[in-house]
Amino acid sequence: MDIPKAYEPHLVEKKWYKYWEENNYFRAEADSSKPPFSIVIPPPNVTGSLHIGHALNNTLQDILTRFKRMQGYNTLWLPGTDHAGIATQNVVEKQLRQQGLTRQDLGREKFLERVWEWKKEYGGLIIEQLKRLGASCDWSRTRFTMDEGLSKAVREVFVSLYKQGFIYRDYYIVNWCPRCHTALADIEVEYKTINGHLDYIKYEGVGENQFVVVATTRPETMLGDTAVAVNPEDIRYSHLIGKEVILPILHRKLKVIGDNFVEKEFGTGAVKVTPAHDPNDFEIGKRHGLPQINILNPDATMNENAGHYQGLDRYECRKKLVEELKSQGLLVKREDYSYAVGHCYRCQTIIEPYLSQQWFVKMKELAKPAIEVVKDGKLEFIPKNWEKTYFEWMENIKDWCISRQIWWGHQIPVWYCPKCQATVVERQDPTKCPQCGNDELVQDPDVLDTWFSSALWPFSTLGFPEKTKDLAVFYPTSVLSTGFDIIFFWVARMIMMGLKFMGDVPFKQVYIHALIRDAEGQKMSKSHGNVIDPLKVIDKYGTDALRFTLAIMAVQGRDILLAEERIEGYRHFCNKLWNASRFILMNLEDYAGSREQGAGSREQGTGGYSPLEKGIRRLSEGQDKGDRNLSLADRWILTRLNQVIEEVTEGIDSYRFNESAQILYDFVWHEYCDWYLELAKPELAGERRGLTQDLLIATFDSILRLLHPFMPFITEEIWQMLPVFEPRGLQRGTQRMPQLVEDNPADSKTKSVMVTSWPISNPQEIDLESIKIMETIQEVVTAIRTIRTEMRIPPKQKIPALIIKSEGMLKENAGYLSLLTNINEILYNPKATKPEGSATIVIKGVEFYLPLEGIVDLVEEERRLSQELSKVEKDLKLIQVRLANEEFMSRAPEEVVAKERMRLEETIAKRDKLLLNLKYYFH
RNA sequence: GGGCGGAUAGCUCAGUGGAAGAGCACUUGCUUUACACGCAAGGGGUCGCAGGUUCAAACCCUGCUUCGCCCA
Repeated sequence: MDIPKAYEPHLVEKKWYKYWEENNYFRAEADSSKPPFSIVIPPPNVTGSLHIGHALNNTLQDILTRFKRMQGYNTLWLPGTDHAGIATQNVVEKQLRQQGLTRQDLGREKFLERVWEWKKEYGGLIIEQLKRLGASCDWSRTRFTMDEGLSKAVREVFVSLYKQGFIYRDYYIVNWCPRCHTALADIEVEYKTINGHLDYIKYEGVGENQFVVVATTRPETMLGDTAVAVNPEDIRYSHLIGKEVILPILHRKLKVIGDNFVEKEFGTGAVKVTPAHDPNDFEIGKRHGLPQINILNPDATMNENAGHYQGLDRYECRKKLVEELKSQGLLVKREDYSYAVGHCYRCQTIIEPYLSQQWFVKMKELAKPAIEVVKDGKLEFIPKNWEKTYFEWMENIKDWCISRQIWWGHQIPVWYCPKCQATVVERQDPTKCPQCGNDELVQDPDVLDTWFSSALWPFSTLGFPEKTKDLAVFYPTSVLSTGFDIIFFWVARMIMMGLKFMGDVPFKQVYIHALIRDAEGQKMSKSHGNVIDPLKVIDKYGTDALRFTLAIMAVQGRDILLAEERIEGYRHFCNKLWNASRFILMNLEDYAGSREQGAGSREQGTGGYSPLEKGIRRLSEGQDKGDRNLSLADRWILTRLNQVIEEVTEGIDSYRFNESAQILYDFVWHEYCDWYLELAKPELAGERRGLTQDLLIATFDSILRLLHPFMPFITEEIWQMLPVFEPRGLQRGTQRMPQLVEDNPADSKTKSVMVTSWPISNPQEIDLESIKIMETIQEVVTAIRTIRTEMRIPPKQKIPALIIKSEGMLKENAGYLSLLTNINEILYNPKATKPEGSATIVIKGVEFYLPLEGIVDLVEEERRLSQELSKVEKDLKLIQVRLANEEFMSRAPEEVVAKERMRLEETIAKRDKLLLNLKYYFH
């Protein structure tokens, strides 16, 4: 048989992905008797390319999806992309700029055509990248937030919210990005501390020399000042309230007002009030009826209200203005000062608080039921501690600014009548004014925040506002998997919208996964140059190695610090698995149940099967358990496999992906390969060859199924090479979850591991005794190997004999000992005396002698035994102290006490035997 | 200022009250016909510090130190 010695992912990944797609294995059917399991993908930006965070989140979703699919659910993983208003517009504008054009040159309509062209050409990139990751999405249901259907959902929701009074338009201080030329929602602003200055500026008094000094970090905004405020309880200033001061440079008269908002401790205790350029001042201005003077253009240059500073950039103006103040002696002092400044989350430009007219959604009332469903447990966050963060935000929720002054997005469905000033909001585009009949209505030029359409994603993608079958079957979805950074942006809003428009939660569980950082704990970013590009990693190590790494590191409630070496480590695991299969396949050349003969028997969607049920011919032909002629190793590996099935299933069910992956890693490598395959070697050379082949296939088949959700490609590649069985006389899929079984005989010809059944544990195959015996064997073998190493006995050199001072310990399995330690003969003699020049092992109260006269170094042997003795004596002391403690004896649970007693006995026996051996030799 | 999380082997991390674990790195042997992306054997830890609860604490409680993140 010609199988390469190392697993080569690039040879297999594309092949199998194509195969799965062609066979429609990803597709979910709306009419199915199977219970549904559905996930909607967090839609990546259409401009995006796969980063490591996507890789993590989508790996986890795919694990869940493949797992549930194998368990027999009608599984839908719905994919799609987000139109990402600002980001996409930026990309296309950049493209235009290279041609020396601006979007204004093209005009709105032509520009939007360009964006659609761009989307057509490049928008599918991230979808293709998800395919390389192995994502088993139902691509036939791919959605885009600007699709006709989804746009209809947006329209329906907007109009409906408007008519119910949840949407209003108002002048408000918004976060303005002077580079993107648009308003941003509060949470779209990132605050960063910068080192700047605090300037103290003197405002001369009108008339009687009563000046005030105010402190500010943004001196240029003084050009828009319309008052000076002090705290009315501040005795330093209270007498000035109602008096007037003179604004420097512009020489405007400003009233001094009293307002509790002013902090006495900040600066001088007197503050300038700029209602058009600061949210707090805006509130103060409203309370006192102050005028609002806008001093900025949308690009953050100074406008005509800025006097002779008109036309300057905001920071240029700041510089010049400070100089002017200084020269006039009005700059009292300038302090270094660090403070938090908002930046645009899209382009990192410093945002400017800016007074403008915007659309808002009233949130308080929408938030209430969304808080309730989490409190009632109808919707669950995993891990649970995120619920606290969620409540914190939801209980202090502010109205949501949903209008954006860009072109790419859902244009706000509001029309104005220029004649009678009427506002028209309807589900259908209006043709004339319902009030005055004017047929030249103007649509609001703004578009909606991208998150507005994302908020509808779980139901808009399934057909809302139509009442589709998909919606009936797959809503609410089962789980949403996402990062904590978008709980507010997205998760909370989906919950509110889902409850409002579907009357039900959008998902029953929210799994919040970790954030990936680099090995030093730094956030990965292009500017730091510390990003791990998942596609490069896939090229280098294979998709499965990446997926397994991400899964095994996906611990709940902790960031992932990822170093490339980890991925390399798990590539080794892929290779280990590959070589295990290579070994098995190389030993199956004479195997009767070849793939061709057996291919018709693979079961599908039967809702679980257990390894032995998977027709092991010689085991299932009417023989009962006792007659099967299973070896200890066979019984042991079946026991362990059944335990592993249980644990892995439980792990995925509770989103402890790391545990499931770790259990599989340890089992496959350190039990299956290290011990079971080694023990199978002699069996394959002997009479039990056929039976052993059966067991190897049955157990390995289960291992492949268990690993499939984590490592879909390699498991498929190997599974396709593995022969299959005819399960005779067994009823399939009847033990567990019968409601999950869709027994369609026509479907029973399974051609891929991804549509086989998920293994179920069979308690009858669990034989704890076999584990105990195996453990003893492992202990003895390790001890003998240790002596070999310490005595420098070459591995090839046979040790003549092992004398066991016992009647029957491990007697039936003595063959294992000689095989694994290269010993000629195993002798049992309960009355044996220690032969001259031998090494001693004491395990479970039994002495083992290795006669090594002439080989064993007596000095070394004494050192070894003494060392072990001191360790045992130390242990013994601890146990004795514990057992002598009356409180321990009376208060500790019985099992614990019994366990200690057993340990005591064992330890004493061991100590005595070690002592005897030392005395015998070295007194 | 408020909230949350981390501190366990050289590194990256598991470990929810009863004898300190894994991977990588390190040391020493091995061309053992599945695998050197391997096999075998080893060395290495006052579980951040100080108290407390408990028969028993890496784990629960309090305070501190320190590093992150989020919000204002």
